[in-house]
Amino acid sequence: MNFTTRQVEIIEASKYLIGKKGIQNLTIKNLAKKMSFSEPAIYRHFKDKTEILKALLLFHREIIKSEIIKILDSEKPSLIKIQEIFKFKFKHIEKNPAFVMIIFSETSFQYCSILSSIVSKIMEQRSKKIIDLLKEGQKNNEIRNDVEAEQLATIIMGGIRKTILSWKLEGFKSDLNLEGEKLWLTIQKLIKK
Amino acid sequence: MNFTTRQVEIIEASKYLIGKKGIQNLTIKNLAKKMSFSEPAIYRHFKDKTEILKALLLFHREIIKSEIIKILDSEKPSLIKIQEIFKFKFKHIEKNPAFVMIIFSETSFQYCSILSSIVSKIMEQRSKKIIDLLKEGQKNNEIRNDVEAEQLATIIMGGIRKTILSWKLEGFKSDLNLEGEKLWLTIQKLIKK
DNA sequence: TCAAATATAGTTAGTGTTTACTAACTTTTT
DNA sequence: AAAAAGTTAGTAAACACTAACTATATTTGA
Repeated sequence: MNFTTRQVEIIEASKYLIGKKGIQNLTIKNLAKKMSFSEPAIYRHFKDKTEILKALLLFHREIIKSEIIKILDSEKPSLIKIQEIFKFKFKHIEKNPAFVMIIFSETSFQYCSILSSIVSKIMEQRSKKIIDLLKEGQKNNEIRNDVEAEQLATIIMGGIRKTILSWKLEGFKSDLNLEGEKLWLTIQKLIKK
Repeated sequence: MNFTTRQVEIIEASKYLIGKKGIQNLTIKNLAKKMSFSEPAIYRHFKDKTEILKALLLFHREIIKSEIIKILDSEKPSLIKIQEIFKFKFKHIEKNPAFVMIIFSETSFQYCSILSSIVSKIMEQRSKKIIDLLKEGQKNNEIRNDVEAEQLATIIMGGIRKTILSWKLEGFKSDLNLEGEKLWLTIQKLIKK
């Protein structure tokens, strides 16, 4: 976790490239160009490309970690702590677009921007339907209306995505449908009137 | 949206390949092998690779769409409709792992599985911290305890991710911090006692 | 102290592999 | 006869990475 100044420069350049056009924009060629030296020079500082990405992720993790520990160690109510973590996350992401690109590379299909627009359209349509449904439910007094339907939809769809992602990261081992049911029971409790 | 039988076969083979090892596993070579004919034969049925992925996405969309319309058109309370969409989504994903791979390609770093394990570890650690915080809040009677902290964490982290993703898909135009604040207000209302 | 030795950091030129895709031809179906 | 669907053989581009060389600091030893 101790990097030379040149290594840090390369990490920063990598962040820049990924932030601009996604992870597929991080090539040795582009990196060398951005650093304004030749391609083989990169290999004087990192064994291979994987090592660069690894450094980028670990470097990032340390920054976040220290910030979160600061919040956790303060003497505030839990709800306030959660709120502060919340705020920090959004601020950090806005400052470091590279991590959006890394964490959501789903829409950056290398091949073509048409594909990413298809995916984004599908998601948008699905959002709209859920929002309409929630509004309908609010009208019929089934769903609490002290919160906006848009935010509820974000929470519901986000929760679904997060559950599926965790399932994938754990190697598809757990019972996805069971996890889905547990999530639903919680969401139902939170949103119904 | 009208595909020949061979085109559908190719779409299915693509789904299989992506589902097995992620989107980077979808190469013309692998596709030809899976179809057990030569590479150029693929191009008799699709103009290029992008066209195959496009077909895959649109084909998928139609299936989902018709299922969701069926649910929406029924005469049931909104909450039940949402529940049914919920259930359908999880069932569909479990049956079609290809779409998990497409939608969450974030962890399938082509380069190395070490990287995906780093990302997944970071997420796991972050989850744990949020869960602990929520449990603490439940103990201190700040946060409602009729729901499990694990599910609340899923909803919170999912909501954050979804907000950031939408921001990305809209081209980073909206004010992310503002969206974050709106989300927080809703989450706060839902989880506090 | 200062030249020689050495380690560091850069260069040019090139390799081998993978990739999507094509030209030209053959077989099969209509 | 001709359209459709397959074949072999090959191309060009992009990619990560290397060998061999050179310039520049840094360290070392008389």
